[in-house]
Amino acid sequence: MPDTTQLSALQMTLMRVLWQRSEATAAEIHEAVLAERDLAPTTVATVLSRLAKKGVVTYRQEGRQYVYRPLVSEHDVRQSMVGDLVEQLFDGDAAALVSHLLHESEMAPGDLDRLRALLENHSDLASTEPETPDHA
Amino acid sequence: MPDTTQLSALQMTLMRVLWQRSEATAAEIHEAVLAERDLAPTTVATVLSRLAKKGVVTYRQEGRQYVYRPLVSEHDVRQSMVGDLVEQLFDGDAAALVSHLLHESEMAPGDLDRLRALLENHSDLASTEPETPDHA
DNA sequence: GACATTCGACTACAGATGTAGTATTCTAGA
DNA sequence: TCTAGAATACTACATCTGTAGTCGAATGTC
Repeated sequence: MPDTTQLSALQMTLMRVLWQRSEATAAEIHEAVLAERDLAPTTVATVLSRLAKKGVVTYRQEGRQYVYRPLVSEHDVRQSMVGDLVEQLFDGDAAALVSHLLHESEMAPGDLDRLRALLENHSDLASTEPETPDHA
Repeated sequence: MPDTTQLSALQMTLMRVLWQRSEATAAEIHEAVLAERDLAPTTVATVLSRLAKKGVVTYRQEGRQYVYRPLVSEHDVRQSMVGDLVEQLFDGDAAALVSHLLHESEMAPGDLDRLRALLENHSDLASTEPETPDHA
Protein backbone atom coordinates (compact mmCIF):
# COMPACT_ATOMS: atom_id res chain seq x y z
CA MET A 1 0.00 0.00 0.00
CA PRO A 2 2.18 2.79 -1.24
CA ASP A 3 0.86 6.13 -0.14
CA THR A 4 1.16 7.44 -3.64
CA THR A 5 0.79 5.29 -6.66
CA GLN A 6 1.77 6.24 -10.16
CA LEU A 7 0.89 3.69 -12.79
CA SER A 8 1.96 3.52 -16.40
CA ALA A 9 -0.49 3.08 -19.23
CA LEU A 10 0.12 -0.65 -19.44
CA GLN A 11 -0.13 -1.07 -15.74
CA MET A 12 -3.39 0.85 -15.75
CA THR A 13 -4.72 -1.38 -18.48
CA LEU A 14 -4.18 -4.44 -16.36
CA MET A 15 -5.42 -2.81 -13.20
CA ARG A 16 -8.60 -1.76 -14.89
CA VAL A 17 -9.44 -5.40 -15.46
CA LEU A 18 -8.72 -6.18 -11.86
CA TRP A 19 -10.84 -3.33 -10.63
CA GLN A 20 -13.71 -4.45 -12.78
CA ARG A 21 -13.57 -8.05 -11.68
CA SER A 22 -12.17 -7.72 -8.21
CA GLU A 23 -10.09 -10.78 -8.91
CA ALA A 24 -8.56 -12.41 -11.92
CA THR A 25 -5.84 -14.80 -12.97
CA ALA A 26 -3.04 -13.71 -15.26
CA ALA A 27 -4.61 -15.70 -18.07
CA GLU A 28 -7.96 -14.00 -17.60
CA ILE A 29 -6.39 -10.60 -17.57
CA HIS A 30 -4.38 -11.45 -20.63
CA GLU A 31 -7.49 -12.46 -22.45
CA ALA A 32 -9.46 -9.45 -21.32
CA VAL A 33 -6.75 -7.17 -22.55
CA LEU A 34 -5.94 -8.85 -25.84
CA ALA A 35 -8.33 -6.78 -27.90
CA GLU A 36 -6.78 -3.60 -26.62
CA ARG A 37 -3.17 -4.66 -26.55
CA ASP A 38 -1.64 -7.63 -28.23
CA LEU A 39 0.67 -8.86 -25.54
CA ALA A 40 2.29 -12.19 -24.83
CA PRO A 41 0.82 -13.96 -21.82
CA THR A 42 4.24 -13.83 -20.21
CA THR A 43 4.28 -10.08 -20.56
CA VAL A 44 1.08 -9.79 -18.60
CA ALA A 45 2.45 -12.16 -16.00
CA THR A 46 5.65 -10.17 -15.70
CA VAL A 47 3.84 -6.91 -15.23
CA LEU A 48 1.54 -8.47 -12.67
CA SER A 49 4.39 -9.85 -10.64
CA ARG A 50 6.06 -6.47 -10.70
CA LEU A 51 2.86 -4.87 -9.50
CA ALA A 52 2.74 -7.43 -6.73
CA LYS A 53 6.29 -6.63 -5.75
CA LYS A 54 5.34 -2.97 -5.65
CA GLY A 55 2.44 -3.77 -3.36
CA VAL A 56 -0.19 -2.60 -5.80
CA VAL A 57 -1.79 -6.02 -6.13
CA THR A 58 -1.63 -9.23 -4.20
CA TYR A 59 -2.60 -12.77 -5.09
CA ARG A 60 -3.62 -16.01 -3.59
CA GLN A 61 -2.74 -19.38 -4.96
CA GLU A 62 -5.61 -21.39 -6.29
CA GLY A 63 -4.62 -24.74 -7.62
CA ARG A 64 -1.62 -24.10 -9.80
CA GLN A 65 -2.38 -20.52 -10.59
CA TYR A 66 -2.48 -17.14 -8.93
CA VAL A 67 -5.60 -15.16 -8.50
CA TYR A 68 -4.67 -11.50 -8.40
CA ARG A 69 -6.50 -8.89 -6.45
CA PRO A 70 -5.90 -5.15 -6.35
CA LEU A 71 -4.53 -3.65 -3.17
CA VAL A 72 -5.19 -0.10 -4.21
CA SER A 73 -8.53 1.14 -5.40
CA GLU A 74 -9.03 2.90 -8.68
CA HIS A 75 -10.07 5.80 -6.58
CA ASP A 76 -6.77 5.87 -4.73
CA VAL A 77 -4.83 5.74 -7.94
CA ARG A 78 -6.85 8.54 -9.44
CA GLN A 79 -6.30 10.49 -6.31
CA SER A 80 -2.55 10.18 -6.37
CA MET A 81 -2.13 10.56 -10.08
CA VAL A 82 -4.38 13.57 -10.36
CA GLY A 83 -2.78 15.04 -7.29
CA ASP A 84 0.64 14.61 -8.79
CA LEU A 85 -0.40 16.17 -12.03
CA VAL A 86 -1.98 19.14 -10.33
CA GLU A 87 1.16 19.61 -8.30
CA GLN A 88 3.41 19.22 -11.28
CA LEU A 89 1.52 21.25 -13.86
CA PHE A 90 -0.62 23.65 -11.90
CA ASP A 91 1.45 24.22 -8.82
CA GLY A 92 -1.11 22.49 -6.69
CA ASP A 93 -3.96 24.65 -7.86
CA ALA A 94 -6.78 22.28 -8.73
CA ALA A 95 -9.02 25.10 -9.86
CA ALA A 96 -6.38 26.06 -12.39
CA LEU A 97 -6.66 22.59 -13.84
CA VAL A 98 -10.40 22.99 -14.18
CA SER A 99 -9.86 26.33 -15.82
CA HIS A 100 -7.48 24.67 -18.23
CA LEU A 101 -10.03 22.01 -19.04
CA LEU A 102 -12.66 24.62 -19.70
CA HIS A 103 -10.49 26.73 -21.95
CA GLU A 104 -9.05 23.94 -23.95
CA SER A 105 -12.52 22.91 -24.95
CA GLU A 106 -11.64 19.48 -23.80
CA MET A 107 -15.20 19.32 -22.66
CA ALA A 108 -18.25 18.87 -24.77
CA PRO A 109 -20.91 21.56 -24.43
CA GLY A 110 -23.22 19.23 -22.55
CA ASP A 111 -20.51 18.63 -19.99
CA LEU A 112 -20.69 22.24 -18.96
CA ASP A 113 -24.22 21.81 -17.76
CA ARG A 114 -23.24 18.66 -15.99
CA LEU A 115 -20.51 20.61 -14.29
CA ARG A 116 -22.76 23.39 -13.25
CA ALA A 117 -25.03 20.82 -11.70
CA LEU A 118 -22.07 19.25 -9.96
CA LEU A 119 -20.99 22.56 -8.57
CA GLU A 120 -24.44 23.33 -7.24
CA ASN A 121 -24.67 19.95 -5.72
CA HIS A 122 -21.24 20.13 -4.29
CA SER A 123 -21.81 23.34 -2.43
CA ASP A 124 -24.89 21.73 -0.93
CA LEU A 125 -22.96 18.68 0.08
CA ALA A 126 -20.14 20.68 1.43
CA SER A 127 -22.43 22.55 3.76
CA THR A 128 -24.77 19.70 4.65
CA GLU A 129 -22.80 16.50 4.73
CA PRO A 130 -19.67 16.19 6.76
CA GLU A 131 -17.91 14.12 4.14
CA THR A 132 -18.79 12.11 1.08
CA PRO A 133 -18.72 8.51 2.31
CA ASP A 134 -16.14 6.45 0.50
CA HIS A 135 -17.43 3.22 -0.88
CA ALA A 136 -14.03 2.06 -2.10
CA MET B 1 8.02 19.16 -31.85
CA PRO B 2 6.52 15.92 -30.73
CA ASP B 3 2.75 15.97 -31.04
CA THR B 4 2.42 14.75 -27.52
CA THR B 5 4.88 15.51 -24.83
CA GLN B 6 5.12 13.79 -21.52
CA LEU B 7 7.68 15.20 -19.16
CA SER B 8 8.99 13.78 -15.92
CA ALA B 9 9.10 15.79 -12.73
CA LEU B 10 12.75 16.66 -13.16
CA GLN B 11 12.26 17.59 -16.75
CA MET B 12 9.36 19.79 -15.79
CA THR B 13 11.46 21.49 -13.18
CA LEU B 14 14.02 22.50 -15.76
CA MET B 15 11.42 23.42 -18.34
CA ARG B 16 9.69 25.68 -15.88
CA VAL B 17 12.81 27.77 -15.66
CA LEU B 18 13.02 27.94 -19.42
CA TRP B 19 9.41 28.91 -19.76
CA GLN B 20 9.84 31.64 -17.23
CA ARG B 21 12.93 33.09 -18.83
CA SER B 22 12.39 32.19 -22.45
CA GLU B 23 16.08 31.40 -22.64
CA ALA B 24 18.76 30.23 -20.26
CA THR B 25 22.12 28.55 -20.15
CA ALA B 26 22.64 25.26 -18.37
CA ALA B 27 24.46 27.09 -15.61
CA GLU B 28 21.61 29.52 -15.12
CA ILE B 29 19.09 26.75 -15.00
CA HIS B 30 21.22 24.84 -12.59
CA GLU B 31 21.40 27.80 -10.30
CA ALA B 32 17.71 28.57 -10.56
CA VAL B 33 16.87 25.05 -9.61
CA LEU B 34 19.38 24.52 -6.84
CA ALA B 35 17.06 25.60 -4.05
CA GLU B 36 14.46 23.12 -5.17
CA ARG B 37 16.71 20.25 -6.15
CA ASP B 38 20.31 19.78 -5.25
CA LEU B 39 21.71 18.57 -8.52
CA ALA B 40 25.17 18.49 -10.00
CA PRO B 41 25.62 20.93 -12.87
CA THR B 42 26.38 18.01 -15.12
CA THR B 43 23.08 16.44 -14.26
CA VAL B 44 21.25 19.51 -15.44
CA ALA B 45 23.34 19.56 -18.58
CA THR B 46 22.64 15.92 -19.26
CA VAL B 47 18.91 16.32 -18.88
CA LEU B 48 18.96 19.39 -21.09
CA SER B 49 20.82 17.64 -23.86
CA ARG B 50 18.38 14.77 -23.66
CA LEU B 51 15.51 17.21 -23.92
CA ALA B 52 17.21 18.71 -26.95
CA LYS B 53 17.56 15.30 -28.53
CA LYS B 54 13.86 14.73 -27.91
CA GLY B 55 13.07 17.99 -29.63
CA VAL B 56 11.57 19.60 -26.57
CA VAL B 57 14.16 22.35 -26.41
CA THR B 58 16.74 23.75 -28.75
CA TYR B 59 19.79 25.88 -28.18
CA ARG B 60 22.07 28.30 -29.88
CA GLN B 61 25.75 28.60 -29.21
CA GLU B 62 26.83 31.83 -27.61
CA GLY B 63 30.53 32.01 -27.00
CA ARG B 64 31.45 28.74 -25.40
CA GLN B 65 28.08 27.98 -23.98
CA TYR B 66 24.62 26.98 -25.09
CA VAL B 67 21.58 29.09 -24.59
CA TYR B 68 18.59 26.83 -24.35
CA ARG B 69 15.15 27.73 -25.49
CA PRO B 70 11.94 25.73 -25.20
CA LEU B 71 10.41 24.33 -28.34
CA VAL B 72 7.16 23.41 -26.71
CA SER B 73 5.07 25.79 -24.68
CA GLU B 74 4.00 25.10 -21.17
CA HIS B 75 0.52 25.22 -22.55
CA ASP B 76 1.25 22.45 -25.03
CA VAL B 77 2.73 20.28 -22.35
CA ARG B 78 -0.21 20.83 -20.08
CA GLN B 79 -2.47 20.00 -22.93
CA SER B 80 -0.82 16.70 -23.71
CA MET B 81 -0.24 15.66 -20.15
CA VAL B 82 -3.72 16.52 -18.97
CA GLY B 83 -5.15 14.93 -22.08
CA ASP B 84 -3.24 11.77 -21.41
CA LEU B 85 -4.34 11.64 -17.82
CA VAL B 86 -7.97 12.18 -18.71
CA GLU B 87 -7.72 9.43 -21.27
CA GLN B 88 -5.96 7.10 -18.92
CA LEU B 89 -7.92 7.67 -15.75
CA PHE B 90 -11.27 8.97 -16.84
CA ASP B 91 -11.72 7.31 -20.16
CA GLY B 92 -11.49 10.63 -21.93
CA ASP B 93 -14.21 12.22 -19.88
CA ALA B 94 -12.86 15.58 -18.77
CA ALA B 95 -15.98 16.37 -16.82
CA ALA B 96 -15.39 13.24 -14.79
CA LEU B 97 -12.01 14.64 -13.82
CA VAL B 98 -13.64 17.83 -12.66
CA SER B 99 -16.14 15.82 -10.70
CA HIS B 100 -13.28 13.95 -9.11
CA LEU B 101 -11.59 17.18 -8.16
CA LEU B 102 -14.76 18.46 -6.58
CA HIS B 103 -15.43 15.36 -4.57
CA GLU B 104 -11.95 14.83 -3.35
CA SER B 105 -12.04 18.23 -1.76
CA GLU B 106 -8.84 18.91 -3.56
CA MET B 107 -10.19 22.38 -3.95
CA ALA B 108 -10.39 25.02 -1.32
CA PRO B 109 -13.85 26.45 -0.69
CA GLY B 110 -12.97 29.73 -2.35
CA ASP B 111 -12.01 27.86 -5.49
CA LEU B 112 -15.58 26.75 -5.92
CA ASP B 113 -16.69 30.31 -6.40
CA ARG B 114 -13.87 30.90 -8.76
CA LEU B 115 -15.04 27.91 -10.71
CA ARG B 116 -18.59 29.02 -10.86
CA ALA B 117 -17.39 32.30 -12.24
CA LEU B 118 -15.28 30.48 -14.78
CA LEU B 119 -18.19 28.39 -15.85
CA GLU B 120 -20.41 31.42 -16.31
CA ASN B 121 -17.76 33.12 -18.28
CA HIS B 122 -17.07 30.12 -20.35
CA SER B 123 -20.64 29.54 -21.39
CA ASP B 124 -20.69 33.15 -22.57
CA LEU B 125 -17.63 32.59 -24.65
CA ALA B 126 -18.91 29.33 -25.95
CA SER B 127 -22.14 30.82 -27.15
CA THR B 128 -20.60 34.01 -28.55
CA GLU B 129 -17.56 32.69 -30.33
CA PRO B 130 -18.11 30.25 -33.15
CA GLU B 131 -15.17 28.10 -32.18
CA THR B 132 -12.12 28.46 -30.06
CA PRO B 133 -9.48 29.03 -32.72
CA ASP B 134 -6.77 26.46 -32.53
CA HIS B 135 -3.35 27.99 -32.44
CA ALA B 136 -1.62 24.65 -32.09
C1' DG C 1 4.18 -44.25 -16.35
C1' DA C 2 5.45 -40.98 -20.19
C1' DC C 3 4.25 -36.94 -22.37
C1' DA C 4 1.95 -32.65 -23.51
C1' DT C 5 0.09 -28.71 -21.47
C1' DT C 6 0.09 -25.02 -18.36
C1' DC C 7 1.67 -21.77 -15.15
C1' DG C 8 4.76 -19.00 -12.64
C1' DA C 9 9.87 -17.90 -12.09
C1' DC C 10 13.76 -16.38 -13.97
C1' DT C 11 16.45 -14.26 -17.46
C1' DA C 12 17.13 -11.00 -21.04
C1' DC C 13 17.34 -6.91 -23.41
C1' DA C 14 16.29 -2.24 -25.04
C1' DG C 15 14.89 2.40 -24.00
C1' DA C 16 13.98 6.19 -20.66
C1' DT C 17 15.36 8.43 -16.64
C1' DG C 18 18.04 10.15 -12.52
C1' DT C 19 22.38 11.12 -11.32
C1' DA C 20 27.01 12.33 -11.79
C1' DG C 21 32.12 11.61 -12.85
C1' DT C 22 35.71 12.21 -16.39
C1' DA C 23 37.54 13.82 -20.68
C1' DT C 24 38.04 17.33 -23.93
C1' DT C 25 38.06 21.75 -25.51
C1' DC C 26 38.14 26.59 -25.46
C1' DT C 27 39.15 30.89 -23.65
C1' DA C 28 40.90 34.37 -20.79
C1' DG C 29 44.51 35.70 -17.89
C1' DA C 30 49.44 35.63 -16.10
C1' DT D 1 52.61 31.04 -24.54
C1' DC D 2 51.20 28.17 -20.80
C1' DT D 3 47.73 27.30 -17.70
C1' DA D 4 43.56 27.43 -14.82
C1' DG D 5 38.78 27.62 -15.13
C1' DA D 6 34.51 26.86 -17.46
C1' DA D 7 31.48 24.48 -20.41
C1' DT D 8 29.95 20.72 -23.10
C1' DA D 9 30.50 15.84 -24.55
C1' DC D 10 31.03 11.35 -23.35
C1' DT D 11 30.70 7.57 -20.30
C1' DA D 12 28.71 5.14 -16.56
C1' DC D 13 25.55 2.97 -13.76
C1' DA D 14 21.22 1.98 -11.30
C1' DT D 15 16.25 1.66 -11.64
C1' DC D 16 11.86 1.27 -14.03
C1' DT D 17 9.31 -0.20 -17.80
C1' DG D 18 7.81 -2.81 -21.99
C1' DT D 19 8.27 -6.97 -23.96
C1' DA D 20 8.95 -11.71 -24.29
C1' DG D 21 11.65 -16.22 -24.28
C1' DT D 22 13.05 -20.21 -21.63
C1' DC D 23 13.10 -23.21 -17.65
C1' DG D 24 11.24 -26.00 -14.26
C1' DA D 25 7.46 -27.77 -11.73
C1' DA D 26 2.89 -29.47 -11.58
C1' DT D 27 -0.96 -31.60 -13.78
C1' DG D 28 -3.90 -33.98 -16.59
C1' DT D 29 -4.17 -37.44 -20.24
C1' DC D 30 -3.41 -41.64 -22.92
